[in-house]
Amino acid sequence: MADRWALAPAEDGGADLAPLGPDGLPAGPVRRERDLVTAVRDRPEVTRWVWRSTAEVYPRLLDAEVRVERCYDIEDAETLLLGHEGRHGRPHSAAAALARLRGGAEPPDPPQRAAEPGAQSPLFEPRDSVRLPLEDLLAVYADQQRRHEATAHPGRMRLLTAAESAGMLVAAEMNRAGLPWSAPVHREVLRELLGERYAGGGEPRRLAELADEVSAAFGRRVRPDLPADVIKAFAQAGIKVRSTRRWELASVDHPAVKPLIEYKKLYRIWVAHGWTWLQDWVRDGRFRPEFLAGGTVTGRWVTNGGGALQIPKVIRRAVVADPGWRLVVADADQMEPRVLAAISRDPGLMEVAGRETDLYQSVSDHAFSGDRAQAKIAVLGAVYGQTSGDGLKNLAALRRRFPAAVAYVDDAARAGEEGRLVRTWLGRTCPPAAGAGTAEDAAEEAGIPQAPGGPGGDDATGDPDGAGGSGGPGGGWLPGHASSDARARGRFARNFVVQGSAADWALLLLAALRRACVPLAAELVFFQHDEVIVHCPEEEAETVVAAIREAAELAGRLTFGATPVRFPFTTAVVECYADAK
DNA sequence: AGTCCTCACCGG
DNA sequence: AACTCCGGTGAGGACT
Repeated sequence: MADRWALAPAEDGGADLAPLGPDGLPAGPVRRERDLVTAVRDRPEVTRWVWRSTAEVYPRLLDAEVRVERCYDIEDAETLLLGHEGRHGRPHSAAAALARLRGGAEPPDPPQRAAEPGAQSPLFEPRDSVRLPLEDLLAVYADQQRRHEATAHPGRMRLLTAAESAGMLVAAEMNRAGLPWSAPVHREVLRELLGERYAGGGEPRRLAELADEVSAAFGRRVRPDLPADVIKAFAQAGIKVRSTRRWELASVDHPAVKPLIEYKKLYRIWVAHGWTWLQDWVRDGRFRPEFLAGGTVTGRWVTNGGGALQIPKVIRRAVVADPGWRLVVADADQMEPRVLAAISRDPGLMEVAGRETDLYQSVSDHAFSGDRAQAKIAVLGAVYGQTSGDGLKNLAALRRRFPAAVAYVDDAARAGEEGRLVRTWLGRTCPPAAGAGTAEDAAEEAGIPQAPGGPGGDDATGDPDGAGGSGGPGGGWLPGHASSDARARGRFARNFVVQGSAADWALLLLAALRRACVPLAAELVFFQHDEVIVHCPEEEAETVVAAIREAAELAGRLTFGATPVRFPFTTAVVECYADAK
């Protein structure tokens, strides 16, 4: 029996609770319990907990090693529902939702605090300002159930809010687990790459040497970490460079280029993943970043602190399983074109995405006479909105062979340019102003009135008729053409439908994999867009590999319904992350 | 002293 | 082959 309860923490560590009926309405009186953790632990039959904020409740439960099967995060659902309704900018707190429901003044959302190294339970809001009595939460929840029904695809929207709530449970559990990290191996890697450190926190030996080589090549002292200095030095040598980006420097013929590029690569590792990082972010053999489910408008996760989604390849040697344990590293194969096949229902693309073999190779066999690299560039160019180069040239071939797929992203781009709402497969909605400049700039350009910061105005629906306010300094607006901002929004929207729908699917994958791990000692420790790492005892590794494959197929069916598209993974069972692929 | 911006890199 | 989509990070520097 599906058993749903609502829960609201009280100030004294207790909680108010109420059972919910199948309709989501209270099926019994509200009861007060003295201890929140005990109240949850003593109700293992509850399959879904409805609460205001996972970040508020779940860390306390995890502290006591109490896990829950599912939850429904009211404030997260509010964000998704507001977006679907075209009201992105409105405050998403339960208190604000209640105010909209009852006609009061909407309190603005509290600012989010940045993560700090070593913080065990980050992202706490000032509680007294955001908490609501359980009765009020139940009113908001009931209203949200009605609003799900009013969406374009209620079943998908219910799936989306459920999946995103599941993602928040996964994120909280991953934050608790941490990524196994060997500080000695990390130090060894740094020593190999950078040489020894000098006292006082200055550049390590290797960087100092490279900086000297750069200066010697220019015949004067040059600071390689200052782009302006480098550009000036090249100018004095008679070479004009517009920037000091690596790809631009790579084509310059000058003896300073080689040490400069090497310097930039190592400098990056030093400042972003060097000794300071190690000291700040690794404790007791674990790197503990803070994963935030749904941190971007596309639904991709972000991490707060430690740059967990940008771990350089060379540093992955420091990710080492515990003794007797393994890392199962799983990477979705060609996720974006497979998702495009599923959402566009292009017959040709579905056919090639219905095989588990290399999709880019299949596409090239169909449309590019066997040149896989060309096929990949063309597909990614179509998804990213490439405006020049080979991708554009090959787009024509792609369009001939997969017309519905290309039309799908073209339609999204047009909608984005025109300021219309664009949605992922499950209903996550792209803000009409996303993709260029600030939200205010873009909304102003599109003639969309901004929701006031405080209480008041009730009408923030898009009304993109006039081009009011285009005289701003942002510029680029040309009569009769889409402005460069509008084109940027078009590219954003084009990418959004694919990347966002992929994020929809990935959430359901995580939820399914999490459930599969419940009877195991295995724990999810890392997730990055299309890649997941499970840390498990060696003897569980093959079970986990199979669970990932099953979860991927289940997620495909749940997200996209009946579809021939397959979602294969490349998996590796390793002791060290760097040994995967 | 604190805030905001740019640059350039990392990952997908 | 070219630099198109996303976001996080830190340093430097301009500004209040």
